[in-house]
Amino acid sequence: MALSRARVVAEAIALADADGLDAVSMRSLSERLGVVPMALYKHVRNKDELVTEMVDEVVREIAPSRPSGQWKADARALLAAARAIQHSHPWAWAAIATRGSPTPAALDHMEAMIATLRGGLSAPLAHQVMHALGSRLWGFSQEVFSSAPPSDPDVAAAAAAMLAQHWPFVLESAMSATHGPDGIVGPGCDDEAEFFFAVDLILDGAERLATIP
Amino acid sequence: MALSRARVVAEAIALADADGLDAVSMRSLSERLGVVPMALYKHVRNKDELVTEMVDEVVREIAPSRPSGQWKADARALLAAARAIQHSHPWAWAAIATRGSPTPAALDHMEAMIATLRGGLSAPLAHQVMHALGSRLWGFSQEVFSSAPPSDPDVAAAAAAMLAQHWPFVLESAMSATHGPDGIVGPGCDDEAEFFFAVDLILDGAERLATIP
DNA sequence: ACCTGAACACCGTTCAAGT
DNA sequence: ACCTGAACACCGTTCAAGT
Repeated sequence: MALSRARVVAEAIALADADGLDAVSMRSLSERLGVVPMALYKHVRNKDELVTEMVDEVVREIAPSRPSGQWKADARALLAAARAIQHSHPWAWAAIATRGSPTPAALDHMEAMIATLRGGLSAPLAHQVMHALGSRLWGFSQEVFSSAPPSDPDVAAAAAAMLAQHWPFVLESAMSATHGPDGIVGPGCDDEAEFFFAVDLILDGAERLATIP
Repeated sequence: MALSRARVVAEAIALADADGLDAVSMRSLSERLGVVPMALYKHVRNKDELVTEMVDEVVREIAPSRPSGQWKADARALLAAARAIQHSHPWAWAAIATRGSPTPAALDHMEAMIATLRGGLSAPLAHQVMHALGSRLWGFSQEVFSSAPPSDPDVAAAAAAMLAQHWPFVLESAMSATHGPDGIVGPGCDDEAEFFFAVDLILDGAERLATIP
């Protein structure tokens, strides 16, 4: 099969899905395609453009569900759809975060979200909500320090002891249960609950501001 | 002056401040220090550890102001202090975002924030708020696609025409004024207003949840 | 103990050449 | 028009050697 821009980008996404974004080099990608590195440059200007194409392709996968007419429910559904791509392409957030300006597919997604918000909010308020959503618009919440607990129980115990001595509130917080709308969900971190907890704070807050006379 | 871990890290921060994080390579840094690249490895295990040390040093600069006893005001002040480091070290957010687990200074900052939130919130609610703040805890709001308007007026006009045709809501939103608590702040994006708009949405929302019986 | 020099296994990208 | 080969200017990091 002849090389094409689409095939280069698709293979790059497959490689990133399998081995991470760092594994995508012009050299490793060309090898996967059975071609010499320089052959890629006929279909892509440089590596930066390749990553931008990868992002565009992945963002295009965000599938908006049929609007219900309820702006808050529709906004929530759109964010849930964005969240799905982060599960199938865990490298995507890092690639998105390093893009300068939005790709066409990204503009489509932004357009869909703003249009939805405008169902209940003024233009300036919708603008603010877009900023407040931040990375959550793309389905990830930028956890910064992941704080995934160590899998080794001995290491975890040592870490807990360290926290207890110097950072008691951090320890308490790490141990504290996750609160969902239906009550206590469980101990530790529930990504899904935390994502929508923040989303609801923002959307509910915006709704309240919108209805203030 | 003899090389030391502190001097290596300080010089790396100075280099990143001047030329960006990408300009910090073991080779360029060693050249600035008038030493051969391998000399750095006596003071730092590898580049990853160097960047972690840079982050720790910068996060340590976050200066908490004297607590007022009002948890919301104190939380806001702590976030404002975190925001200041992003202005003096614009590369910091990218370095922070790629660290796996929190550095000691990061734990100190988290401890201070959780302690402040616990002045008015339950442990599980404080936990959720910490997640909801996300990158804002470190003073940046992860704007993802920066959408800084092109400085060239011709390019800006062409971009606006493009938006008008395919993404009218995005255009409207880009043009819409920023809403502060005191009314319209001005057209375009006001980073400061947007940062605290989101923060207030989160803190006010949490306060409301805390006082529900 | 601390710094050096040469080398290794990688990068992205250029240029001139092949077919 | 599309792919190749060799080269350039970079990386982070190892190893053995110097002082």
